[in-house]
Amino acid sequence: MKKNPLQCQFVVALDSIVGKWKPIILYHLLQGKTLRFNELRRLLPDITQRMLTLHLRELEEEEIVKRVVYPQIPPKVEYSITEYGMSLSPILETLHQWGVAHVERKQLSKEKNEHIETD
Amino acid sequence: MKKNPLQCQFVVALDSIVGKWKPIILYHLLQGKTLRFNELRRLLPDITQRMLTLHLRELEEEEIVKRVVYPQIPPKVEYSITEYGMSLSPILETLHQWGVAHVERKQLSKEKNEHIETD
DNA sequence: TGGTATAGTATTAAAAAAGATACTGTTTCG
DNA sequence: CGAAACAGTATCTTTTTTAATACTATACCA
Repeated sequence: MKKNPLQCQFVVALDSIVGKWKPIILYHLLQGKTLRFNELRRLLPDITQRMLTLHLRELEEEEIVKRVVYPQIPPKVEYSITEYGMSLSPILETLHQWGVAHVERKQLSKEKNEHIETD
Repeated sequence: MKKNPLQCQFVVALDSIVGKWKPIILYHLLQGKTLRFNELRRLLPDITQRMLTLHLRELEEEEIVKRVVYPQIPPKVEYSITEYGMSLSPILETLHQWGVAHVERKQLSKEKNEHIETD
């Protein structure tokens, strides 16, 4: 990728939290609890195992998520947010709030239109 | 898309500002100036006309960007941030800051490694 | 008269991301 | 003994996104 120095900062930030599933994965881990692989799967019922693995590995790579493997059978692997990963908390929070407001806004303008149409 | 109600808020927010080029487009428009199509192109030297058009149309659709066409030849079309679009400013700002810090962090740990290796 | 600027569209190709499905080995539970 | 739980891999297909390229019409300028 050729990099526009300006774009770069955004891209770096977004690369870390984008991907269809990363925001919700992070949402859950940012609650502070340690979660096992299948616990996360249950929280994200529509994700495939493959996608969950891929996204978790990327988050681990960036030191946003910590992965701890217990050498036992059946296997046990725990995922948790790192201290560094916590620094994403304000972004996710702001994003979440904006999303809520945006949905409300759309809802409102939809209702307004329906009202006019049926007037 | 099946929607997890939780994921939904994030997705809505991210849909509005993600896409390879949207953050920088918004960065420029958030400076407050009105920009013509080709002015934006010059600010984003690597974007194709098609991508610029597509992303601007999406931003227009969400009422984040305003598009004004002057019926004259050669054509003149002006783009500017809407007041609603301004509500994205804190997100972009937080994101930008995080990106800067993330790059610095990576740089630091890289330097540390190099130091150890050559010790 | 030919070149440049304007703001795009159309078409095709390539690359990236996501999804579907089947499979692994071991243990514990019924 | 058979089935389920664990945490994944491997392979293939589909979908989505981005890129490359050529093309449009008109006006202005030299």
